[in-house]
Amino acid sequence: MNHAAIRKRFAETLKSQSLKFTSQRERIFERSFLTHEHFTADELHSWLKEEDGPRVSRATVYRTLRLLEEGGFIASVETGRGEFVYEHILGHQHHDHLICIGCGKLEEFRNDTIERLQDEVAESKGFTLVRHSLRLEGYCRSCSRKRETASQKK
Amino acid sequence: MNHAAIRKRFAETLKSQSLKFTSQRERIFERSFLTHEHFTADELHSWLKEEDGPRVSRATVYRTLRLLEEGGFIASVETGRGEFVYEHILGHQHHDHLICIGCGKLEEFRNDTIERLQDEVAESKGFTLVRHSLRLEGYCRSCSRKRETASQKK
DNA sequence: GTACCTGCAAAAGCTTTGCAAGGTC
DNA sequence: GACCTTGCAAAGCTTTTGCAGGTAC
Repeated sequence: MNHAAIRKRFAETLKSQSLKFTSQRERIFERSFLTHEHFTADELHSWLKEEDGPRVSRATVYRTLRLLEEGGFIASVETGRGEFVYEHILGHQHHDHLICIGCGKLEEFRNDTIERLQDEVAESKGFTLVRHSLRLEGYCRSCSRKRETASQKK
Repeated sequence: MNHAAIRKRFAETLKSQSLKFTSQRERIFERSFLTHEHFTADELHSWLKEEDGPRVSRATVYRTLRLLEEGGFIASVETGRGEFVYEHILGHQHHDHLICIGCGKLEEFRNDTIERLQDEVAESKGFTLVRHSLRLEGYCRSCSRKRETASQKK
């Protein structure tokens, strides 16, 4: 799905719920799909603040991100530090995450065998799967190295 | 590993870091291993408050849970609402969860192939894996049935 | 004109921290 | 007795909410 189609779908989603297509919602929507990185609500808010356009409050950012998430346009992932990062998903293939406990870095991966096995597990338990989240947490290469150095110093 | 062995390991872990085996730490440790459910820091604090024993403040609960987590005695998982739940892990086999969105039912499962593939993925990305969490969310058999019935009524 | 929206600031909810008093080894 | 711990209360953070004025349709 290309951007125009996604945007159209966003407009339709709003309409179908009698919600309005405001300039704030437009800016938040566009900015979410502009970045290919994961971002926090606060980061998105800062970006909008720096860039030109109608003012958007932090509250509206939170409200709109929730809207976008409910509509299946973006997904949220917990970082493990009590905050959420978002990523747009519409028009993108599903993937899972590797999260670095040291620096918070997030890496994506996809493994079709794991995906298939998840479906099998769900089916064997009688579950109709709606979504899943697989988070692998550990230390990335550079944080692993730092930790080794640190423990040697002791 | 039985409880006595785990407890001994806790005492040793403290000693090795020049930390003290206080009655508060003992209560928090014991209570964590007494329950077989997931619990939040605040829940644990309430339990200790109701039960007999030396007073334990909320701050100490948080501080000790962190200690236990760092020592690999318990694990934390984010609930998805900005709070953490804990579970003891030492002496227990790792498992993953199927969660029913309809009724909240939680089922455990274990799939060795998925486990192995996760290790391979982490290694290929240079990550040193510490833990992982795989949550499969959907509708359990009886909730699936209810939903079908409901949609037919429309 | 009527809902729906927004910004603001305050509130909420969970977790952390500074500090003085108290306990452990 | 030295140093680690604790409880308390306050602070920190991210996210949510009440409200009065503003805006899309």
